[in-house]
Amino acid sequence: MKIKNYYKNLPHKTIERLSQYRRALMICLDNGKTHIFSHEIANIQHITSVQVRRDLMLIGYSGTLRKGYNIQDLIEVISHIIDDEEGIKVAVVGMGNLGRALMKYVRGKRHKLEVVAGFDTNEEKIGKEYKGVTCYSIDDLEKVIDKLNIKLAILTVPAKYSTETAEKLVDAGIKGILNYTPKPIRVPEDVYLEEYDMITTLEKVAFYIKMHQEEEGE
Amino acid sequence: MKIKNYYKNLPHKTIERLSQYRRALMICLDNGKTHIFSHEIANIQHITSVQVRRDLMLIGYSGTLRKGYNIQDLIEVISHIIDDEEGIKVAVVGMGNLGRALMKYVRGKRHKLEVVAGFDTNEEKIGKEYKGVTCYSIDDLEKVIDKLNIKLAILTVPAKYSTETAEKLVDAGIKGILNYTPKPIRVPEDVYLEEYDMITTLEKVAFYIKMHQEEEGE
DNA sequence: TTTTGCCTGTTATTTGCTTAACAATGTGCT
DNA sequence: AGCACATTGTTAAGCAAATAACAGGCAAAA
Ligand SMILES: NC(=O)c1ccc[n+]([C@@H]2O[C@H](COP(=O)([O-])OP(=O)(O)OC[C@H]3O[C@@H](n4cnc5c(N)ncnc54)[C@H](O)[C@@H]3O)[C@@H](O)[C@H]2O)c1
Ligand SMILES: NC(=O)c1ccc[n+]([C@@H]2O[C@H](COP(=O)([O-])OP(=O)(O)OC[C@H]3O[C@@H](n4cnc5c(N)ncnc54)[C@H](O)[C@@H]3O)[C@@H](O)[C@H]2O)c1
Repeated sequence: MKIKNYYKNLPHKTIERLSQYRRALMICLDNGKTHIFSHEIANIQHITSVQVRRDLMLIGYSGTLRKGYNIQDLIEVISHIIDDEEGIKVAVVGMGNLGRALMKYVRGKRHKLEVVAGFDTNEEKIGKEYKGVTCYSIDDLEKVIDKLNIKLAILTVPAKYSTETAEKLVDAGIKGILNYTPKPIRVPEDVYLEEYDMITTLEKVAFYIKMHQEEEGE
Repeated sequence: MKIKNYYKNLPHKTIERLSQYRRALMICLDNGKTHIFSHEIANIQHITSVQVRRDLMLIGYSGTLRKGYNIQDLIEVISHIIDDEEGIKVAVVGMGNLGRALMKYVRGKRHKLEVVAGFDTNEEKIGKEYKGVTCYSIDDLEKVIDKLNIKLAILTVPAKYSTETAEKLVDAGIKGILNYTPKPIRVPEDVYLEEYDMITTLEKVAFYIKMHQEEEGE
């Protein structure tokens, strides 16, 4: 198959935007719209129409001249690219404040991304349900991941346990990790890793506020 | 002053890494270390030593040959660059699940970034304290922001209120917004905006899991 | 029918950042 | 003392992504 090789070369940023386009498109569809211009999508996302067209070119989707893109079709094309047919099962590892907020948030949001388990070490949480999802003991990680066919883990344990928990996840056969702890983790090549550090982002915003202040006070 | 012009040209990514270096360095300092090599910092952050040295070159900090960088000094230099001397006051706008988790998390983490207020529309939340921080009515936004000298807002309201709330924040004189809602917002040039969309990130991880699966099943 | 203008799709250029290459230098070892 | 080499600091090359430039074509207006 060459199609998948082709998608493989899509820029990471394009993948991100496709996800965003799709959500915007679904809202438009709900509002009864059937077609949309590149500059309309661009407006919603606050980017340029060139970028939208370029992204759509990369995935090989063509619109109609002077009519724009067929929303329904485009949603399907994007879904075919980014969604797994059978869906990807997700686990939240560390059912603390952030983990629970995320679980509640993700539940039912995207039907191809289903949160099917939580994990924790706290005895009081183990065995309980949260938003209809069972919280398992971290000791049963491998067993549960295997049984429920979980591929993706959202990591929200305290930072000092990041490394060891990541190792457990890898050993249990997880294929992708979204790490929300501020401690960077390391995974083998065949596991996809995405990290997000909130404090860094906050400090960055603060830096640019400061920068701008100093500029003004010149 | 040319120093600030100089910092202004630091790559965004370098700013992010400086924040991360500093946190790693503070842990090292606590452990009694006084000096550190570029490759040690690199190991902690899972990047290359070249990148670390390049970043430090950009901020004009010099280490000692065969001895590495003085941790205490480096922390101070980084702090001088990224911290505002007087500190930046932060508000959490939308005291829901995410907002409360964030408030609890950020409180006391960085003493130059202080969360001093929450805002909500829910009558039951208004006037209450959470982790020692008062939740105000969104109607008092301008008044409170002015009085408490709040510069940075973390936006965690429901997506459908993103746009109008962002406008209120701008009107109230906020200087930087960290938008955690999935709906992009627009701000004037003099307000710094950083957006993070969780669902996009999740879908991206899922995409690369799928990609890798298909590659294997070739 | 011709022309104007709008919108798509592609190729070229520029920009920002990372990685590689290497020059410089002082420390410890012999 | 002199040599080997670990480590820093700088310059150059390479990459990925964004932006700009423009070619193409149809629909509606004239
Ligand atoms: N709360 C936030 O808004 C926020 C924001 C950004 C990042 N983070 C990061 O997310 C992580 C969690 O934050 P939180 O505020 O939810 O903390 P929390 O203390 O509320 O939650 C941590 C949870 O992990 C569980 N846990 C502890 N050790 C574990 C282990 N070895 N295996 C599995 N579970 C374990 C705890 O029982 C608890 O339920 C931290 O690393 C934090 O730095 C939090
Ligand atoms: N929960 C998560 O883990 C998560 C993750 C990523 C993004 N988000 C986004 O963050 C936002 C909040 O998510 P949540 O789960 O905390 O939702 P939530 O419903 O728990 O919280 C929303 C809060 O905002 C308040 N609110 C409503 N309208 C308001 C207004 N006009 N001004 C001020 N406050 C108002 C509500 O009273 C409520 O307290 C949403 O946009 C969501 O998409 C949430």
